[in-house]
Amino acid sequence: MGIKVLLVDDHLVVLRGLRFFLSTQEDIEIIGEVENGEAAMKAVEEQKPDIVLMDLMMPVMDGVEATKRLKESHPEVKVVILSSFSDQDHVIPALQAGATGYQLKDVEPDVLVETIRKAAKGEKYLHPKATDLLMSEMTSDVSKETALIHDLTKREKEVLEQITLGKSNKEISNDLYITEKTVKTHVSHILSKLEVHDRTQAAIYAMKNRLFESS
Amino acid sequence: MGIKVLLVDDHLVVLRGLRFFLSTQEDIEIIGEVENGEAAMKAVEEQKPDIVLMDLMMPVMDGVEATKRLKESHPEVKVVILSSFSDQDHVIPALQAGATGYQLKDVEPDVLVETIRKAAKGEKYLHPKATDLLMSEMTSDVSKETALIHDLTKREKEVLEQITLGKSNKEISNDLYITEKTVKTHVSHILSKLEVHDRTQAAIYAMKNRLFESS
DNA sequence: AATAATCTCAGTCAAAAGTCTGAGGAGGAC
DNA sequence: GTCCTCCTCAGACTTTTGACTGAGATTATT
Repeated sequence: MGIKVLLVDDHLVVLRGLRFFLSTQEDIEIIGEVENGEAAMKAVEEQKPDIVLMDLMMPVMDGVEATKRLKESHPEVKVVILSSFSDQDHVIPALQAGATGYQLKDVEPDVLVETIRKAAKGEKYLHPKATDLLMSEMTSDVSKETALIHDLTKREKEVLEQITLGKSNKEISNDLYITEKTVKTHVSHILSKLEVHDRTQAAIYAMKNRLFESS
Repeated sequence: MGIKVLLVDDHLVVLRGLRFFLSTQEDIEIIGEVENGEAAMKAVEEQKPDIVLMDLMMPVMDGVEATKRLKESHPEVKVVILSSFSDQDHVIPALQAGATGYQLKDVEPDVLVETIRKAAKGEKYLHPKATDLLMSEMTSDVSKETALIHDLTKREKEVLEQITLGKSNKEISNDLYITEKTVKTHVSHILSKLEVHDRTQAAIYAMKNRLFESS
């Protein structure tokens, strides 16, 4: 028994093309073709594919949303995203939605087949550009704009960390054994140095730059 | 001219093995072998390889540290990690250090060759297990405690997003064309539903769970 | 010894945030 | 129609936050 694949794409040519070269593979069996995410939900329910090969840009229900819902209702089904160059913005959301693979449409046929085979085994396989984005997402922001934080004194960093834990001034004063007045002074200095207007913005800044363990 | 590769590993057998099957490739040229990170630094300086194929566990200077320093002094040199470990304690630091590829030592020869060729072109290529870790690192916390957010209405989610942008109630009221009173009502409901006490905690919650693009 | 930075605290205020109660209108569900 | 949810807004009120000024104590620097 081969790997049961459901094709999801709103362009007929793409569907035809995929069917054409996927059906030459002995271990792959195309069990259906649908043209949007909503139809994909139904098809998965009825036909129980192993793999859903899905486009991102589609009418009615896009690939990210469809992936998200699919993984909720049928976590065992593996989703492989097959997208075009243009929507790189959707790589991260798609992966977060639970996609097992990510390839671009200019992919070599045998690479796509390989991606499907790996996905069927639960292995992740991404296009280098997708991996690239994933890695830069990981490593960016971390060492980036940490310039302003260097202005903070030791104590101010401690207070900022408390802020990122969601504590109020009173709570901070308790935990650091200082008065609330002093906390306020520190907070004011922090806001000024980080060039933000309130503690929420300070917390956001700290988290985006991953200044502490918690973020 | 082939791809110039420097081998870095403290085990002689590994070096011999790598040289053996990499030298059968016409487009790959082994220009040196060293046995620790420190020696690698010198060798890179002198021999200007395109690729450094590096072990992680080494005496004197380990692979992560060596990668970090290499990318600082010679960012154009691509580092491919060849490790026997696929756990996150090794993979994540190595990638953050700037590795372009990551493969396990049980890799098929032709996959390793492929990894080197892709790395030479600047493309990232990781072992599926490494990709897996990278993704789970990204998506952890994400799909987790998103239960509470489902209680939020459409409008409340919009307001929460504004909060994660660091806006005040007044700014939100301007941008959403509603009164500040209404914003306050929404905020109160948001805090109650998310079971937090103030907007800062709400922002932290939203960012940790990556509820919006910005986070 | 003198300067500068840091940490601490206080008082005063204004502004912002958040709670609570109440309520009208719009739209969907039954 | 009726029920229910959502979005909207208001008034009254308390709490929290943050700005600004001023100042004593400690510590490191020069």
